[in-house]
Amino acid sequence: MRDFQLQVRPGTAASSKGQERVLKILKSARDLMITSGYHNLTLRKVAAGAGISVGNLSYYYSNKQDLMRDLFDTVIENYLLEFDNIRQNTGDSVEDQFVAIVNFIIDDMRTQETTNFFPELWALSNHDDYAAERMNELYIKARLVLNELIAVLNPALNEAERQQVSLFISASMEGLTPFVGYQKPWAEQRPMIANIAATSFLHLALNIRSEEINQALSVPPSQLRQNKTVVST
Amino acid sequence: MRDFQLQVRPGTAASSKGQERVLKILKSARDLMITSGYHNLTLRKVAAGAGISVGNLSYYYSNKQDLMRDLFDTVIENYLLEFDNIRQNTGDSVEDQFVAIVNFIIDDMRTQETTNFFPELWALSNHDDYAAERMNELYIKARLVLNELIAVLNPALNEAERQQVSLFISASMEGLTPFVGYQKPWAEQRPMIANIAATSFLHLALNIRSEEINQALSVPPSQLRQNKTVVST
DNA sequence: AAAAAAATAGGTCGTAAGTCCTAATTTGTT
DNA sequence: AACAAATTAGGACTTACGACCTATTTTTTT
Repeated sequence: MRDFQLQVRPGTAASSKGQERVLKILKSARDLMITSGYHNLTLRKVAAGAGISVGNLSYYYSNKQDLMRDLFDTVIENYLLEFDNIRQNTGDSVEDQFVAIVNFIIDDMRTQETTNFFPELWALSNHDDYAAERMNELYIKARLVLNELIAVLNPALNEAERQQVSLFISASMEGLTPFVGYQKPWAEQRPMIANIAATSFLHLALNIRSEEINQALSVPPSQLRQNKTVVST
Repeated sequence: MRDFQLQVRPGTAASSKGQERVLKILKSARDLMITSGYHNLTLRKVAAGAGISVGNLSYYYSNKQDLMRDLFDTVIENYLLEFDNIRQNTGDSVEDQFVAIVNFIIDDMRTQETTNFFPELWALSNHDDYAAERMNELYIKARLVLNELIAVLNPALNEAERQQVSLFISASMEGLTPFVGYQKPWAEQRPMIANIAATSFLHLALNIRSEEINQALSVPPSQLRQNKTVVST
């Protein structure tokens, strides 16, 4: 399994030994989240995975919520570092940079941690405000780089429209995860899907017009819902 | 909260009273899944929500796995019924039908059950084979209708290419859920996002060429990953 | 009405969870 | 070496879980 760069939260552990422990704890928690899901993540399993006792674990994290929040912070921080790497290492033309980012994000879905961790985060964000906040932060920053590129590719759009296009592109890519990710039914088609995505998103970024964003194309959705059977709550 | 049409699995409950019970049990389980997430769903809470005792619950579902499987079957079956409704109620032209489906799916994200249930299913599918199978079935059927429309919109594509385009469009729409769904940060932008999606997907379906699917646009992803810091496992 | 089947509540059992406490050990500092 | 701070293991405590059992009540069938 590929690893990320775990960062010790300042103040948690004093000595270098303590910092190593925190690293092992976070790694154990992350692995459990990825391999078994949040509903199977217990402090006892985290401690066992880190090779320490439950009592010792509670010395570093006084309760489960603290541990989970640190885990979110750490994992998300790591992905933000990756995004910074992208911005500096992409090709010359703006189109190339745009395509490179799309390819990077979709290619990253081949890993088990991306495939498994983010759906846990999405589900958790529906019931945990802290997870929702950190997730929001993550994607805001992820969209920033798209936003800047779209500003160059399509100067006719205003800032709000740009952000909507960025949101659509970013969210669309995330949606591919449960389908072309690690050991998913369509995993082998990931390269072709990436090509479709790059082609489609680049055309969208270059050619979308304000009117197309602000005016419905046709057929209002309400027309579809006429004969649905709905039971009272 | 909007309700779906719950269907009693044959053989589970004999009498009509028993069928009503099963309905209440499934509704309680679904509500818990939506409001609190799978990690908070316990048989005791399900029983309490259904207004029965735990002992009585175990009369209908001898273990938790049985209940969860029936829940997946029921929820997914309900969504398949919705898709059947769409196919019959869309407008005249193929373009209109296509846009109507996109609008319907994105509009459906405004509901709490769609916003919250599906991320739970995505996360669960990474650790539960049964959930993965049923989820796969669901999306296969959801893509069928897209597939048929694309066949008309773009006759130059072969079947495999069509399916890849359908997969991309379907997965992209799903990805919008954690961002423009119920009480999400961008929920108010859902109509504009739906417009962008409809415009982008329709253009994709109409104009994508085989070469664009099978040949990378540019910049291989490996080029981006050169100076990443990776820690051993 | 009697018998059979279905449904129900209540309780028990073993296990596992998060949290907390304390004594012992290790590490770092003077 | 002596002392203080940091770290650690082990266990206890309460609560909750899924699973199971049994006696009782309700419903259906004969």
